[in-house]
Amino acid sequence: MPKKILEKSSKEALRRWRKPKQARSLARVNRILDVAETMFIEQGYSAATTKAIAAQAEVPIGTLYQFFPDKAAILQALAEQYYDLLQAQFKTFDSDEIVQLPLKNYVEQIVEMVDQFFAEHPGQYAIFMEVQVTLPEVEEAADAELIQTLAELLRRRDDSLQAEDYEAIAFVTVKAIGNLHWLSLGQPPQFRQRLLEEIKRLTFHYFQSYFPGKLS
Amino acid sequence: MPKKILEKSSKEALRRWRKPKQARSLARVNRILDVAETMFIEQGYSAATTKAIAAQAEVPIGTLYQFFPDKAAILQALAEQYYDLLQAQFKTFDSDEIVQLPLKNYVEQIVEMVDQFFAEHPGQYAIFMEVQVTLPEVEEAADAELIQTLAELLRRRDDSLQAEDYEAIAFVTVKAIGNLHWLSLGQPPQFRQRLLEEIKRLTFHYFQSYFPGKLS
Amino acid sequence: MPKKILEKSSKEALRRWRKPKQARSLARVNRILDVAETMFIEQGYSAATTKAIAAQAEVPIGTLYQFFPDKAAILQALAEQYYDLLQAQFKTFDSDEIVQLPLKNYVEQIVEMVDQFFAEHPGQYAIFMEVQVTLPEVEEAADAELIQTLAELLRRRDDSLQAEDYEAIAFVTVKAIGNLHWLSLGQPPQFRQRLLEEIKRLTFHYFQSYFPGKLS
Amino acid sequence: MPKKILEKSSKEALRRWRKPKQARSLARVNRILDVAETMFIEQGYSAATTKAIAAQAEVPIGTLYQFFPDKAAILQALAEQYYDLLQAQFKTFDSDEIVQLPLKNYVEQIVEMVDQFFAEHPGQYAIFMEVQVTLPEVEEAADAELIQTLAELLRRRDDSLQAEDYEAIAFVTVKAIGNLHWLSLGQPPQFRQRLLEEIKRLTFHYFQSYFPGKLS
DNA sequence: TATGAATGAGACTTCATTCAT
DNA sequence: GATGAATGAAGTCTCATTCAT
Repeated sequence: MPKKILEKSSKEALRRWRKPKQARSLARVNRILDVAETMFIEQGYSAATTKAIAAQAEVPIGTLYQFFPDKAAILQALAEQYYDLLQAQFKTFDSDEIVQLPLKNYVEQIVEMVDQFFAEHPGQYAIFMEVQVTLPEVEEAADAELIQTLAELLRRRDDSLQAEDYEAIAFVTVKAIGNLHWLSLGQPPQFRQRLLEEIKRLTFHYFQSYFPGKLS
Repeated sequence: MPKKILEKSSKEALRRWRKPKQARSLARVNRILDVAETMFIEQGYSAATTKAIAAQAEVPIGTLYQFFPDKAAILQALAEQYYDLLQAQFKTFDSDEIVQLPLKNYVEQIVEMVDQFFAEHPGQYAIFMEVQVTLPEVEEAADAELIQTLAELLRRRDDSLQAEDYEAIAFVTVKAIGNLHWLSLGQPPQFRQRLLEEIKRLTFHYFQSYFPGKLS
Repeated sequence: MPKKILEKSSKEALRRWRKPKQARSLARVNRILDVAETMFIEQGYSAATTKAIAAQAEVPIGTLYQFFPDKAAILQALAEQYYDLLQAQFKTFDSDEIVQLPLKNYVEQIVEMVDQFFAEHPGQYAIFMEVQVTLPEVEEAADAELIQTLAELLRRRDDSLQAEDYEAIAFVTVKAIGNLHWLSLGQPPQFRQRLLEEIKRLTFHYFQSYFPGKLS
Repeated sequence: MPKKILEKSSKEALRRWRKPKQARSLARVNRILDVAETMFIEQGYSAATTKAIAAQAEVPIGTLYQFFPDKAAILQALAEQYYDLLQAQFKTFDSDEIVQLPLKNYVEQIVEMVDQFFAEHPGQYAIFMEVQVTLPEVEEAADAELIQTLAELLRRRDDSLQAEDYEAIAFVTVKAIGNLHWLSLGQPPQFRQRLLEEIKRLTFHYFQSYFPGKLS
């Protein structure tokens, strides 16, 4: 399927940082990313300086710039990491067992998986937000991949629709539901729980309108 | 209702810029806002300098700082303008005529109203995005107002639910559906149209799950 | 004569620095230029840093950048100053008295004037050299002006030649003879004196070949 | 003649790069020089980085530094190559046949030889200019050699003058006439041709003033 | 009240050169 | 000898904001 390959390469074509192979360098790059993540979250992207990141990571500034051509590339690397992780999570739904679940359970599982992902990576919100403003093309490419994957999953459940339908459904689900998940992170626990239920409800009824046969 | 007043004042308490009364000053402030809007959209918030905004608006930089305490206040003023406009649009749905429409039509009308609003104010996406990152508390306050208004509207259609239900529904609708609207702006016309249909579908089935009595 | 006007404006169009009107600012700009001149001569253009120039001139770096958009603009301002001075010197030859001198004396006077100019502004060599490498278009425009002026002077002595002849002669004189003058600056005094005589000889015989009537 | 030997060794004493003997290394050094030449001309000396030169020449940066102790040494090697070539051209004039030509033809031949040399090595202007600023001692040594050679040639035509006269004449000729040749390169073809005639005229009348016996 | 010149900390980034492998 | 990752001082320039006039 050329499309999928295309999407993938489009995302990879955007990559602007070098992942080193030697152990020592890899550790350094990881240290830079860890420090940058913390700083971006705590003080915001523009308040975090490359100098401070390098200092905190105990890496000479020149070394930082050997792996990342500019500050934005650090943000990008961070975003890519997360997107890859989320993408991997979605891929785990590609099993017969899950595909055969009743729609209601299916939706619940997906929503809870995403929720857990966000819960495990707090502060990612800040990073995604910043990426949206600073590197919209990176977000675009990553979302496109996620949308493709979800479209594929839905088709596996029920392939009675047109290709474009799957894409539209997946687009709406990834974008709107994703947005709600992010937002839920900033809410007080009780409302956050309620929001989770709403997300499930929203998604379930939306899916059900397309796949009426599968009862909840 | 103390709550409403509180919300309102919370938003007003955040206002950090002065709306002048003299005609000349008012014209200057408007010129600043117009120029700033264009620049924020075209070059991004941080690339637009206060000096450049003042110069283009043909206003001395010192004067700019007499109305806006800092750069963020300009962004804030812009965001408030838009939120007030959107809020006013929502208020127009507070008529018996509209409240009595079948749910399907009701949803269609709301969605189309919002769509038209975004279509008429392109580039606002960039501003809302930036506000979310730079002035989250402003966005929070403004959204809270919008959510209150929508919750009120829904209660007028059917007041069988709990107060907290209305709030949750309105929250989800404003946030997720708002997000989809923004995103639709950047899409090619055909997909944009399809997206509009999806928004209607998503919203309708979500509302219907709460208000089953009202048939489409 | 449109050409002259064109040349002039072409040079002015290149000006990239602001000459302030207030006394205090003017003094600051002059201090910057003085310091920069010394540093460019003593350590070379690229070794002289804007930070050091500002510090030595006791001016905040930001102030320096308010008058000069970048480092090259300082070099340019310095070069323009010198070119204007040299140009003014040439203009002093535009008198009946001088025009009527025998060719030999005429050449002597011009060569000595230029020599004196260079002697009074040592270190300018370094600046002209650097301009030639860094801002060739500035040197071009300035030389063009000088060439025009000299062509005019020669025509006043004897207008029997074609316009293009005057231009060619003036070009050769300004460029080659100018070059020799610069070079003479770096020579030991005795050889420098000899060189001066050679410049006169070279120029005289060259001019004489075009204006044979005027005896030496 | 000890003087000549001294000059020669002074130039060689300045040489700071190693010409390898092995074929592979020689090829690499040549590739470095070719690439550096192009880059120096196209982007200027300081904009061309050693890393970029090495990369383009497909030579590891460490290897580059094995042949050239620093960046300036590459510029120097390039300049030396050219100077050697030009020097060799001058040496071809050391034949009885040429020495016996009438002065006018003699000058014409020299000027045309130099012109051809510059025409065949465009972009050398940029390199000579840069050498003058960055490595004045190298230029000095090379020019001294050229001047010696020309002085020698002139003495062979007519040895009635003092040693110091030959030196002065050769100095003027090499420097001023050389400068005009460089400048002619950047001119439009027609004016360039005219300039060539002017160079001949300038040189011829200058020489003639010293050697009146030899008729044109 | 209106102005805009002045400020200066600090941002990002570069690059010649070294030296451990 | 060959390699190229690592270094870090130092460079140029920006810009929100102030405050004397």
